[in-house]
Amino acid sequence: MGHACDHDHDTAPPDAASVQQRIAVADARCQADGERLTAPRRRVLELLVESGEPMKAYDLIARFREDGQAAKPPTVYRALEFLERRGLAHRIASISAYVACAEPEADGDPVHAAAFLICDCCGATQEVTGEQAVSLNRAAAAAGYVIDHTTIEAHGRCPACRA
Amino acid sequence: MGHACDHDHDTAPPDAASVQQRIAVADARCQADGERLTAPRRRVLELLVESGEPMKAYDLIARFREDGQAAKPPTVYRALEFLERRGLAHRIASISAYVACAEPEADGDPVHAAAFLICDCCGATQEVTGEQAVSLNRAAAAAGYVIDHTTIEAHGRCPACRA
DNA sequence: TGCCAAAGTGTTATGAGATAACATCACATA
DNA sequence: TATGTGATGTTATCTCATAACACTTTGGCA
Ligand SMILES: [Zn+2]
Ligand SMILES: [Zn+2]
Ligand SMILES: [Zn+2]
Ligand SMILES: [Zn+2]
Repeated sequence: MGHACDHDHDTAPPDAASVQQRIAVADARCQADGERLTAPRRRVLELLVESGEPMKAYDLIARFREDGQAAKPPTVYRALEFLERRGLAHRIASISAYVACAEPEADGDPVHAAAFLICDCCGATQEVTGEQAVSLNRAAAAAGYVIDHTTIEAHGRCPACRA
Repeated sequence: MGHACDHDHDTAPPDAASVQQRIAVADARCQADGERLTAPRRRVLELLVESGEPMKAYDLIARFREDGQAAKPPTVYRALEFLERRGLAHRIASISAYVACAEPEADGDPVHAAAFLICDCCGATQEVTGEQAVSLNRAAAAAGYVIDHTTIEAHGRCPACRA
């Protein structure tokens, strides 16, 4: 995503080979679970992995157009929903963006709780998971981030709706 | 906010007196900090406190209309931005809603990290703060919530942008 | 093989959430 | 009372997301 600032941001996007490697792993995992990584789903995942940072839904749509494989909003949103359901991508609600999961191979429930360190200046975003997500401040400090504001949103069922 | 389910939800909204009490405290705090709790800001805070649950921005706008004091989106969004800046309300990005802070009197930085337990069935939302926000799962269990999915979004500055 | 149900996609249209830009107003202070 | 700052009103528009329905693909099964 865009940079609001002017200093250096040398983020090396992953090379094509490792992108395809990640796609292959995702594909294998889907097949193993009886799911299909169809063309639009694969393409969205590719774009997310290639970018290496959060992308807006409509930026993804624009990329499809550039590829000559035009896609309308529902196509991309459905692909994103699928990827999120499979634990291959995350929605970052506070910035209305989507990002490839940094640790899709984590075992157990594929849909893990995820925490993100988001730079409000340049948009650099880093996923932290597992134990780190719990002690977020420590993780932030270790990553060199200075945290201004954290949003924690736990979704589930209240006592009345548990039944 | 709306209920998607049909079972009982006996949430008692706060009585008018305690609402006004909260407004008075907020007003005092603003004045002490050299800020002004102007009419639209006060009205939005009143509506949020009265409701006791998260509200959508356009529901707030509709309420203004019902009052005869029509307000357009920018007015309400600006009021919300102010209230959030002052630690009097929170934005819950994952459901695009806004809620009065449950603990605006917490000392120290008025803009505290906040965690929310959100029922995806009935919308019941409960704020947990401080130590509880850290050990969210424990807090959720104590509140009787079963958590499906948690979003943690820490915003700040990355190492490159810290300067 | 041919049929069927289920899952996925394409397309159109529209709803919901949020902000840009600029004019005007209120208020503190000098 | 002049002046500058912050807040509000207003119009228009932008971004984000989904409903609804037709069509297609896929894989199981007679
Ligand atoms: Zn992840
Ligand atoms: Zn940065
Ligand atoms: Zn709060
Ligand atoms: Zn509930």
